[in-house]
Amino acid sequence: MLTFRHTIASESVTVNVPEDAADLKLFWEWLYRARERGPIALDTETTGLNIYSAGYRLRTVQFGDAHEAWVLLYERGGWHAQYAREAIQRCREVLIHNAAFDWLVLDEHAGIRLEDLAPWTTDTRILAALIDPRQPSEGGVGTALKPLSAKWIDPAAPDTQGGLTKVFNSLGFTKETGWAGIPLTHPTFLLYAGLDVILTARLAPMLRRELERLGVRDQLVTYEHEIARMCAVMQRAGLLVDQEYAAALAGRLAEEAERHGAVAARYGVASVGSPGQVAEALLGMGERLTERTKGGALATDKAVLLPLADLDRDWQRIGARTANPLADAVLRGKRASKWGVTYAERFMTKLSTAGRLHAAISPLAARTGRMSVTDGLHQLPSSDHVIRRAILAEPGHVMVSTDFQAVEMRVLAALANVRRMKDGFVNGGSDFDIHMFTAKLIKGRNATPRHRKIFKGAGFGKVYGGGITTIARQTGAEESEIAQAVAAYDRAFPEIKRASSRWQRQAFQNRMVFISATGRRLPLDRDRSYSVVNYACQSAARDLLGQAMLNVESAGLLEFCRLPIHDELLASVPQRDADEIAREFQRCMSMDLYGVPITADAEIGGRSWGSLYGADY
DNA sequence: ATTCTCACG
DNA sequence: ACGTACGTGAGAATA
Repeated sequence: MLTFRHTIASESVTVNVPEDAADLKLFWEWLYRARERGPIALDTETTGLNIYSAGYRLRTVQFGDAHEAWVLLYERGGWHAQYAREAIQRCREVLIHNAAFDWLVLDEHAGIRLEDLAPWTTDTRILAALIDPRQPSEGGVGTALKPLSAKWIDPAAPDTQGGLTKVFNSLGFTKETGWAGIPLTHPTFLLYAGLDVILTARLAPMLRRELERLGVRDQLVTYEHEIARMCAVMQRAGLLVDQEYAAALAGRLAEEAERHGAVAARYGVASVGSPGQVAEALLGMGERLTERTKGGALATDKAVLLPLADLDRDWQRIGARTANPLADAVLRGKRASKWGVTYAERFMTKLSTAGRLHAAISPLAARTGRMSVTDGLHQLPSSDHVIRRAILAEPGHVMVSTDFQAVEMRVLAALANVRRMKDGFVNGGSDFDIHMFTAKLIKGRNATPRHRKIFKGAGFGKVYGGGITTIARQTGAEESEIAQAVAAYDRAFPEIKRASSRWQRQAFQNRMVFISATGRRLPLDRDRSYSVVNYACQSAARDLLGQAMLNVESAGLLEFCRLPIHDELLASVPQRDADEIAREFQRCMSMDLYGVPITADAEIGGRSWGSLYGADY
């Protein structure tokens, strides 16, 4: 047995590493005693983050309580792996920090189905996110184990991740290669592996107590664990990539980027990605640049360059001036390189051995509770189908996308109890258009599509908390016109302003934390408390999607789900049943929120995701 | 590490 | 007193 000692919160803790059969028997005896006393903390160390890559290995499995950890050398196989697997199956309640990762590792590499482990899991990261969802950059502690341990357990709690990176470097590895390369029995590696479970075991009761003190409902905690499990199921399924197509696309975009880069070079811009170079060259050509970035530099973003290239927001020629060839080359070169590198190439390099992309779905990423997804899958261009064309439904399947209809406006109407808006949604029928409804309410029967656009801008302005200037910039209308529209909007829907004041007041009385409709804690920034309207709407919409996912699972459709996208569920469904399944998705995503109907629309595509955006396959 | 830019809902 | 567009992930350049 290898044994390490450490001090946490001035208590001595022990990390045991069984080496032979006798040691493993001691572990087994500990496990049976420990699981009588309470939940067992569980963790894994692996060769990296890309669970589905070739050569991926599960290195250790750790078990622990507040005082003792056992690190099982899973990589050695045989009895070590056998004991680890059996032990996990014997645990009833387990504590994991960021459970989705370990669920998926154990599911893929230890034969333990995540469906079997998830129901017994408490994820300390979920608990932490429900106490304070802010990332460190927003003034929160974040949800990483180290800062949480420092806050709740011991300010001197070891930085096991950061500490290991240093060890990796001293051994000639990088942060990335160290996990696979470090010798299995390296003392620091084993010590830190053990300390992680001890910290998790200590964190759980502290966070539970805090949730209770804050009055966060158990129901919300349970709900979040269900959502996390369903997101993990989707991550495990992954998305099928059309490799031949993606490779050709990456090549084509790289060539395009190079072509435009060569044009830019003729005007003295060596790299189109350098805002400084672009600004200098444009000034040298006699262009006037007036917009500034947040940092005070001259802005050369798309909004600035499009007019210089005589292009509108859809990249169509305006005919108002001679197009500046540099601005045109920079725009096209940057787009080609972003699309090529961030999307097409990433699809190729992130592939699993089975040719699938397993983007990590983080169910509680944003401070509003919104989910986020890695590998750019939430940000694929929607203006063009070429990128999404690379993502395929399963063989014999078609893509089905079901999205909520104007969900944030409906949520606003429901939460702020906006009378005329609610009436519209209730009586409007299936093809109800809230923005045209508003335009008609204010402009009368001769409201035009242009009016619709203005009031759509005003509506989003309300949901986002925008001002006249920003709404004008976004819609492209005159400020005076927007000012009138916003004033008319406020008269038509006076409840919104009142709700905003009420919600801000409630937050002020609760130490700047607004409690959402589902009991979620939404901390506000003191100097922008107006954003409470957006937070309330965004987080309620997120919880509607969560409820929709639960409905989808109850209907037996979770296996078809591939990706949640804020107000949309993307699915791969058997072609022959597509109509029926699409109707089911619509039903699962339709519900009532305080008397406002939340409705959904399913679209059946072809084999590729791009088919829902105009591609013919 | 931070800034800027760009992709999405 | 007044007014503020919200939330993300990712890559390249820059410091």
